[in-house]
Amino acid sequence: MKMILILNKKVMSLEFNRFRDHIKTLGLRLTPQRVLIFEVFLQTEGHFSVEKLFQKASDLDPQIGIATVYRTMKLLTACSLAREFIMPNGSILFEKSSTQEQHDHLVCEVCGKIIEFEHPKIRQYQEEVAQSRGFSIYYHRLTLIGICEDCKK
Amino acid sequence: MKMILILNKKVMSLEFNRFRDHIKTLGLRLTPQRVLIFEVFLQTEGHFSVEKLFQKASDLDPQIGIATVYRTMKLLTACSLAREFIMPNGSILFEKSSTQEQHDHLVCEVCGKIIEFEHPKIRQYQEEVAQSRGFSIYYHRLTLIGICEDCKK
DNA sequence: TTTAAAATGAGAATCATTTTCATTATTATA
DNA sequence: TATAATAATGAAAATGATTCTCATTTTAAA
Repeated sequence: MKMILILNKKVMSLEFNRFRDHIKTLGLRLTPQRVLIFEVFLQTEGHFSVEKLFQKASDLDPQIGIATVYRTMKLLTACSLAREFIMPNGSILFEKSSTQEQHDHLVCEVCGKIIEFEHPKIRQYQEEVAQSRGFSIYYHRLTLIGICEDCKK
Repeated sequence: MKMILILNKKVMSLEFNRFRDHIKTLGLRLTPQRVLIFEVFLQTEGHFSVEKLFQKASDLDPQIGIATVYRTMKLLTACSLAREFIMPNGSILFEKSSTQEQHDHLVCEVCGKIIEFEHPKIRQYQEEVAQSRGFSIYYHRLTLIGICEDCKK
């Protein structure tokens, strides 16, 4: 692993700063493996499994271990760069958590398509419900499972 | 297992009819084990694991196998008598799905308390979102994860 | 440098769930 | 009823995703 990678402009991003800061704050180390996995993560669109990231990372560094991918995804999740998404069948995917923008998911049970949506009113009512029960919400999970337009045909 | 049990008034319920009809519709058989697990399920309140049901069923029939509990919970879920609930940590609990009444959950991350709620407006907006994307919703999952009143103190 | 701490990869362990399979029970049929 | 066909069972093995262990290597600090 060449450390030159982390000097790459694309990588010296807000995301990278957040990742590095998180690691440093915990007194941990920014290793070539972590940087590699971070890059692969950042270059992956949509919703993806640890296995998928592991495959992509393996292409760049065949030495990498899947345990390190799991460990790094924990770090990325902890600093809110990644979000976990639980599929209806229970399998876990990750997605990039673009800074502030929160969103929920529509999942097609037939083709597996995942559509993101955002609805301020739903968010607002969730807060109301929580408050009325004395709860403070840390986060929420909302997934609508059904069938998409294409699969209806 | 005495078959007399299924003649018990408490058991000859709407729920039991639904369970039996579902099994018959699939061309399957109503066995003493299935009836026992059904009864244990019906007598269990709140949110519970397969392991918990297995323990209770084992008290009544030490011969029962946990695989049969899993298989029966699949049947109960398929005919909508049971609902799966995924805890924030990923573990799966079941709850009785009281006929029509749908609800969502507030989960306290500190003490594990689970509070059910229902909000028609949220339901309505979910439908709107789905329709606007051409989706038809089969079901949804909404969980608000946070901290409850007691644990805040 | 030398030392201490952290990270790694490989593989073992875990753990809930599913599958397999030989046996038993149930239902349908003659 | 007897018989055949089918389904269900329990035990144990298999599975598969994730976590843990640990010997070794890497990194940072003194």
